[in-house]
Amino acid sequence: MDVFLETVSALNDETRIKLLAFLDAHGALCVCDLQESFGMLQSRLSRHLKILKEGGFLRVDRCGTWAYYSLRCPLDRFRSEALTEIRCLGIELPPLKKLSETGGCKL
Amino acid sequence: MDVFLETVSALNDETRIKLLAFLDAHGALCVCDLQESFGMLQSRLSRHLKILKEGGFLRVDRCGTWAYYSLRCPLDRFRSEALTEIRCLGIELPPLKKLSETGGCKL
DNA sequence: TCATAATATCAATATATCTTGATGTATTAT
DNA sequence: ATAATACATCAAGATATATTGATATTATGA
Repeated sequence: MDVFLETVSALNDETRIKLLAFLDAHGALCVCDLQESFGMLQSRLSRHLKILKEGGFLRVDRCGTWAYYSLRCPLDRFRSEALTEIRCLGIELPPLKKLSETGGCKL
Repeated sequence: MDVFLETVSALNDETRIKLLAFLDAHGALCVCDLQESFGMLQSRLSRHLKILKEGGFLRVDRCGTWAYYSLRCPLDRFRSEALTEIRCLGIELPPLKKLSETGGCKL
């Protein structure tokens, strides 16, 4: 029950839905890229990413000071179906601004 | 986006998950049956049932003063997958106490 | 009509979640 | 070592959601 609720509540926020859609569209990104792209405080993004990770949606690859977040793969049926729904929403996403491109970590 | 969030937030509560599991197990029930079975205030159940209905999970059949709530059928893929998850949780549910059996409405 | 029953809604409070700004930690560059 | 960068965490205030108790609405039955 708790695991399911954790998964569901991870979906229960507009910012997190947009983050999922964004990472689905652009692959692995680090927090500073998301910060640039979304124009949100880093602490805010960090918190939401943590919730999405604990909800089973994201993985993190650390490389030095960088933390690259991406969709966990494969997603189980429920999470995968959630992602399908999100894709169908046609959410307007901000343009990608990749800070880490210049001098960032080579995964 | 809003529709999806409404669906997700309908799932984002332990009481509502139990209600879904209970109605899945027992079919159409009226509020007073649920009240007896769950031992919760009627206003509380009524509110949760409304949220589940607005979230696209339940239908209501009115018959006189009775309101029979049951799972909407068919459920779309996401909601259906959510229900599958809930079934797999093996939630402990209260025993069914059917008040409406004696003198209740004949659907 | 009047009383009762089933359900829905509302206002107030309690509880949980989100956002912000500040601080902490670890890593890299000088 | 020192400074700067990337990220995580925390405390406080803001916002949203849940619960309760009271009241409203509608239908049935005497």
